[in-house]
Amino acid sequence: MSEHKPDRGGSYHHGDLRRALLEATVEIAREEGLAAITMRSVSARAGVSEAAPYHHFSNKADLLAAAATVAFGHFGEAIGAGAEEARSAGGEPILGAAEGYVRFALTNVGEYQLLFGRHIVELSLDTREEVWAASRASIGVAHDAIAEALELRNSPISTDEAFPLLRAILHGTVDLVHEKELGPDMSVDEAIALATRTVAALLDGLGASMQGEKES
Amino acid sequence: MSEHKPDRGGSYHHGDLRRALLEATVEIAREEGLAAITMRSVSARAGVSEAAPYHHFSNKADLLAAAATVAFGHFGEAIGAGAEEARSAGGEPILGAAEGYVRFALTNVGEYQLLFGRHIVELSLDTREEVWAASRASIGVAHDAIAEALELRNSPISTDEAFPLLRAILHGTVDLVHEKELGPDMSVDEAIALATRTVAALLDGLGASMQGEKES
DNA sequence: ACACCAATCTGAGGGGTGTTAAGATAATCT
DNA sequence: AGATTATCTTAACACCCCTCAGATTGGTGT
Repeated sequence: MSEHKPDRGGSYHHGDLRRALLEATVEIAREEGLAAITMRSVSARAGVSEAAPYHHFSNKADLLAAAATVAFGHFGEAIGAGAEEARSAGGEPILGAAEGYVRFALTNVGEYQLLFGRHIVELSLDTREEVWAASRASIGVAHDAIAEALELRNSPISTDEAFPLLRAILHGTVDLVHEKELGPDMSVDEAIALATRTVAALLDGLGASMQGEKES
Repeated sequence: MSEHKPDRGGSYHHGDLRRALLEATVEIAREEGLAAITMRSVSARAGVSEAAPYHHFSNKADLLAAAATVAFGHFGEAIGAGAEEARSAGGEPILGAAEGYVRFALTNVGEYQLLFGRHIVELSLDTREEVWAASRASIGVAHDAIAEALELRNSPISTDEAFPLLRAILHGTVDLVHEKELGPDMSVDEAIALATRTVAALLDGLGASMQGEKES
């Protein structure tokens, strides 16, 4: 448990408010969801007034973006851990990475929303670029796993080409489960099974049948 | 151009306000995006006060849900038209359906957000069931196309199993493009090419390699 | 034809949101 | 120490969803 106590000993200045605000934002996302993130709720958790954050972030979107770069760290760790776990268990790393991706997204719904929510698209260009870099860095841990999987299947396409395909599958599966579009009672394990099966089938398809029709 | 004029000739009662509100909601989604839909903007476009909608919808979520069922009609038509177009051009209907899906989602961003936005998940259960039925009906036009594609590839899995896989690919691709996660300048045609290639590869994978490992 | 009722719409307002402005306080620099 | 700068607070604005009492109208029964 971290100590996000409002009492900072009567000191008017906080000392490390920027970090405290980021932690508060990620915590609220994790505990209560993206919609519960309010300038008031974040400020209250950090123990300051609701106008204080504006001395560290220009607006709410900026705060969310900075919090997203933090959360991307957690996300990348989950993916990397999944890949490592699969490798040491004799399985395919890419499938472990997929499992890590889906498990993180379904057990930390609010944090995942913080990463890929609608708010990111409305950022100023340089801020967006910053988030984009964090995204690449976190998801990029699966890069080697993809390359390995493609090589195993003699696939003619490059890792960079396969990357968005796999991202689309995982993001799509997660989002549909979040929105309960695949039924109101799908479990985490079922979603993982669905996602890994889809990834495996796609990889097989990329290796087996695209031979020779690459130039179509 | 439809005539959404505020002047209703001095009549205190509107006469067909419910329909007018739904049309206004879908229009605003199309023209200005999901975020621009407020009770005030919708009411203003229909030419009534901002409290009037509450005599026809219990709250904003209810209004959005009803508008979504309308928009799902447009969506289903786009998918069906894509499938038919591909069939009459000698191509695979499922790939045409995928193209129709992606083209609709990328040219009518606001309307697509209205269909799959975060707000749908917070509906009351029966209302959600209603939207779900509209969703099934609209996307279901691709059912036969999927069955046909699976048969062509001697795939051992059923259409109902393949359905969520394909949905995940299309929804994921669209969402990543909307959020510019795949680069800030991806064109509609590039996105369509990406999606159809992924669908084709997955179908090949489902047919070619899942033979015999169905029971794993 | 008339009176009544129920449905519909308005205007005002309560509680919430993000954001800004002016002033109070503390840390830092010269 | 004195002045400057950074930080935080209080108050307020504009917009948001939603509710409620009252005004207006269409329909129904007699």
